[in-house]
Amino acid sequence: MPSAPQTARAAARAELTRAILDRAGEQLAETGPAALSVRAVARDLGMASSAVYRYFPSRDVLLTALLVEAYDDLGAAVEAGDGAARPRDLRGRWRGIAHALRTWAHEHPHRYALAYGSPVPGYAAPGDTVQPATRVPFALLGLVRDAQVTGRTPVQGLRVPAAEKASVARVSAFTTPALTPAYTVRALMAWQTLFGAVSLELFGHMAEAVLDPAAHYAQVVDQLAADLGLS
Amino acid sequence: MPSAPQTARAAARAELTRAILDRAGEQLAETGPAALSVRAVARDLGMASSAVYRYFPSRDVLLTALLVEAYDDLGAAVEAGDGAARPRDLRGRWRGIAHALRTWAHEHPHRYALAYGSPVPGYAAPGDTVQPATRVPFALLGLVRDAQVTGRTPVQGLRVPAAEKASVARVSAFTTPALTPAYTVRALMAWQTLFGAVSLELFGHMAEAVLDPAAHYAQVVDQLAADLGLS
DNA sequence: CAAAAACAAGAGCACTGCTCTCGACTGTTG
DNA sequence: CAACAGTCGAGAGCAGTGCTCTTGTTTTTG
Repeated sequence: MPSAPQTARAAARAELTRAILDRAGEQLAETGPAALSVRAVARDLGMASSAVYRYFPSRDVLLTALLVEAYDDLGAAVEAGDGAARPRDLRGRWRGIAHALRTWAHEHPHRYALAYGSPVPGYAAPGDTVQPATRVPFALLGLVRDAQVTGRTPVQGLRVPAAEKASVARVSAFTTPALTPAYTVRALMAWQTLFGAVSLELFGHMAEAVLDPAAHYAQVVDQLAADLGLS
Repeated sequence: MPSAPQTARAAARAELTRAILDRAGEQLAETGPAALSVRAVARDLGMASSAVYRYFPSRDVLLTALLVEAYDDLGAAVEAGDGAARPRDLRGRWRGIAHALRTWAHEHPHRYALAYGSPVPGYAAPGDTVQPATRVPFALLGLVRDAQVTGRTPVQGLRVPAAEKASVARVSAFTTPALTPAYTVRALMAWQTLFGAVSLELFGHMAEAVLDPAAHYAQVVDQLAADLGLS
């Protein structure tokens, strides 16, 4: 167990680490990932830029820390959306998940872009980002699993060839009991559609097409619920 | 009509403009949009960086030119994929469109990211990018229109409320004859799913989940064809 | 042929990520 | 208690960026 002075020192370090993260997060929210500047963060905190490098060895590491926080924050929001409906109300839970995703994306567009937009050049997401990134898909898969165990089936399931079954086997095995191939494919498609709808809208590709994005998203969400057999 | 010297001068200018675009395109393919450097392009072309600014007034304008080229190139690829199948073979055309999209994205990941990834910080796509960006959705809508005129219907069409009909009316009216609300929503969903599937895979969000991305994409494409009533 | 416009080059400004060195301070240990 | 090792903050500095301004040259135009 560390002695008291050491703890005080560690606490001060944690405090400053937190302050750097907070200020970097604000800057991220204001101007986006690529414009995040270590020097600007240092300026705002009244310290030399070189001092920041004692806490984050590079800009990419700082960005990664923000990325992990974003994944966790979004994951928590989606899980809350899932939990807002009664467990048996599958469509309600689905709507909760889907609309939590879109709402969070609109509230934190730059963090969403950081997490799901094009990867920053030359930046490869390190391993510690994988786990927090799985929270959203996990919530979705848990819901589909519940639909499956209550005996529902997705509409017009296409025959899933053996090769594809094997390809998505890891996803199927994420839940207990495992998902059927048909449900696994439908769940992946639903996730792709949600992500596509949110991203296209957020990145401005739907502005010319859809007048009321929220209403359209609701329609898509409900149609996906029907396709998943949740209604 | 311009005189001969003027034409020669204009031709030289067009040539150099083209050379800058080509070199910038290579750099884009190598290191991605955010790493594109006007100075590096100038170096490679053996000219001063300030000279490049006579041809492109800012880095963003240069990036926009590359963006327009990317949209056009992808649009042409998708239209070729559409035209590869017999006009009456709706599912073949659908597969051609969908796989042309994914193939192009994998051949030009950075250009795809430039077009459909998170917008570069502080960069708003100007109006001249809108028209070329519409080629892909147009190809898709044309196909759905053909499906509609041959009397097919999407599976399990959800009731489309009047508000949503109005919201997507602009999309419906893109084709002649106009799309029904049910088909319009299904077409938008198909586009969102395709885009989501390609982006998630390309940006590395599926690596942990799907072993054979090409096979999975093919499965998704065929399921979407079924949902659209193309089979 | 002279005026005007277009052009390429260079210097320079303000900014970035990052490294290195320096002195000051803290906590541990002999 | 004193010496030592480790941490910390600050500053200078390097190499790079987008972009502007000036200077001199070339080309086109009236």
